Amino acid sequence: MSPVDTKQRILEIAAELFARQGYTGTTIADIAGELGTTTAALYYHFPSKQAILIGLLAGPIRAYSRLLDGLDSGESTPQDLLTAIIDICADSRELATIFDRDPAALAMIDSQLPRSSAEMTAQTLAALAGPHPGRAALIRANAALAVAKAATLAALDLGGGALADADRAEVLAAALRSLAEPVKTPAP
Amino acid sequence: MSPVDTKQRILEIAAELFARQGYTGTTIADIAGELGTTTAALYYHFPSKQAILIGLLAGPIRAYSRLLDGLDSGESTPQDLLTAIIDICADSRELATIFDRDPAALAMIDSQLPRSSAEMTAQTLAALAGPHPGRAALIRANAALAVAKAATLAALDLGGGALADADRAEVLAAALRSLAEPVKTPAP
DNA sequence: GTCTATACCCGGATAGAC
DNA sequence: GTCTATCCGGGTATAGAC
Repeated sequence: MSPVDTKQRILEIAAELFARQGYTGTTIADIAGELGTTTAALYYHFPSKQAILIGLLAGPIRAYSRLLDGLDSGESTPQDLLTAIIDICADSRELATIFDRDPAALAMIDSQLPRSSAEMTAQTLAALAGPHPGRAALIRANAALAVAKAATLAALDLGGGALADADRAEVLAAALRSLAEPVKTPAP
Repeated sequence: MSPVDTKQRILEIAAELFARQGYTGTTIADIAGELGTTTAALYYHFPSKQAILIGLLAGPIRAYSRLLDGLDSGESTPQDLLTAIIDICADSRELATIFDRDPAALAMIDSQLPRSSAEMTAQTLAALAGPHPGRAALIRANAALAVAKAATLAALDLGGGALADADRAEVLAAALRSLAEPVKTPAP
C-alpha cells in the first residue's frame, strides 16, 4: 500500500481508538491490530506513539491557534468565536473528543504546540467573557464553551458523524443563551 | 497513623492526582510518594489501584444513582435534576473532574457499579430532554448537562474549592437557559 | 503498618532479515 | 514496507522481614 495511504489509515484508526479508550489507554498493539500489521510496521510510518498524536492534532490546533491570533486585532464577536469552535469540533468527532476529554494527552504534547492547551483555553474564555469580567461573566464564558464542545459532539452522534445545518444552529443558539447575561428585573 | 486516617489520606491524594494526571497517568508510586511511604505500604490499605478508584467514586455514584431512581416515580423538574448535578459536582472538584473528563477510567470500573456510566448519562439526558424528544431537544439536554458540569468546575476554581451561593445560582441559570426551547418568532 | 527486595508483565521502541 | 525477535523501562503487585 502506498505510504501516504497507510499513514492516513493509521491516523484514522488512532483517532478512533484514542477517542474511545483515551491516549494512554490505547496501545501501539491496538492500532497495529486494527491496521492488520505488527507494531514494528507502525514505526516505519511514525517514529513514536506521541508522533501519531501530534500528527492527529497539529493541524486542527494550528487552525485554532490562528483563530485566537485574529481575536486581538480583529472584530470578532463571541458569536463568531463560538461558531468557529463548533465548526472545528464538527470537523472530526474523534479529534473533538480527544480535545475535550483527554487533557492529560494534550498536556503531554504541549511543548510541541504553538501554544499550550491551557493557554488556548484561557484565551478563549477571556474572549468570551469580555473585558474586565466578573465571576459571573467567567462562569457564563465557561458554560458557553462547554456547550460549543459537548453539544456539537452530541449533534454529531445524532447525525451519524455529520453536523446538519439545523443542528449547528441549535448548538450555537444554546451556547449563546448560556453566555448571555440575564436581564435583571428592575425593582418595582 | 490510624488505618482509617491513612486510608482517607490515600483517597484524598489519589483524587487530586487522578484529577490532574488522569487515572492511567497516575502511578501507585506517585500516590505513595505524595503519602511519604513506599508502594508496598499502599497495598496494606487497598488491594489494587482499581480499588482506590472505586473507593473514591462508589459513594458519589451511588448518590447519583439514587437520584436517577427517583426520577421515574417522582415529580422532579429539570431544574431539580440540574441543581442536584451541580451539588454533586460541587461536593468535590476532584471527583467531578474525574467524572467529567476521564470516561476511560469510569469504563474500567463500570462492571462494579450499580449501573454503567453510559447508562447514567443516558438516563440523565432523557430526563432533561423530556418525553418524545426531537433532535433539538436532545442537543439542548446535552448542552444543559455540559454546563452543569463544566461551569460548576469553573466556579469551584474561582471560589478556591467552594461553590458560593451566587455562583451556584449563576451556573444553574446558565444551564437552564441553554436547556430552554427558544421562543419562536411567529410569522408576521 | 511499613519496610526491602523482587517477581512479573506489559508497552514502547529497536535491530536486522526479507 | 513489513516481518521476527528482542530489548528495555516502568508499573502493578507480592513475599517476607521488622
